[in-house]
Amino acid sequence: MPNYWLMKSEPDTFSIDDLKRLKVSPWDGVRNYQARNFMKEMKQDDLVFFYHSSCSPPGIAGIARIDKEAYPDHTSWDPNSDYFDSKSSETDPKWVMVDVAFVEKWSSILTLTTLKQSPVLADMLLTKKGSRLSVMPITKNEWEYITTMLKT
DNA sequence: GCCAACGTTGGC
DNA sequence: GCCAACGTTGGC
Repeated sequence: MPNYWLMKSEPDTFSIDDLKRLKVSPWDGVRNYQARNFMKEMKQDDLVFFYHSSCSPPGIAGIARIDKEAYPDHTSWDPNSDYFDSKSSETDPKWVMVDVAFVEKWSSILTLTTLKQSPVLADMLLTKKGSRLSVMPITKNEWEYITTMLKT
């Protein structure tokens, strides 16, 4: 019984096509405590909506699967990384990443505008004004509803 | 590019 | 521990 998640990525940095090509990739660079704590809860084979943010149009681009549970994010103690954090070290890692595997790319983006139009999804963090969380849990109901929207 | 909303930092 | 200032996210 998998749990469900949504993870945001800027497609200019890392898109669903990149994941499709790589098949499996680390999801690094998360530097928000709430998002990190959700990543620590992720289990092998949990399913993930891959969301494209800061692009046009923003929305869900496809599905990924957790391929490796949380482990230390080594970019956090790499001074040459964009994600470097002086408070993190190899002996005392502050941040984690997971590995995600490609599952499917949708034929079109399920846009944020469309998601916002559904009363069923009004309680999602994603559709709330001002919500900037980049990793968030999705309920089973929301997951099933959203996958149904695809087919209509 | 603008800017609202949010998270973090640091002075007190 | 409060909160102003700052930096970031991310839709538009």
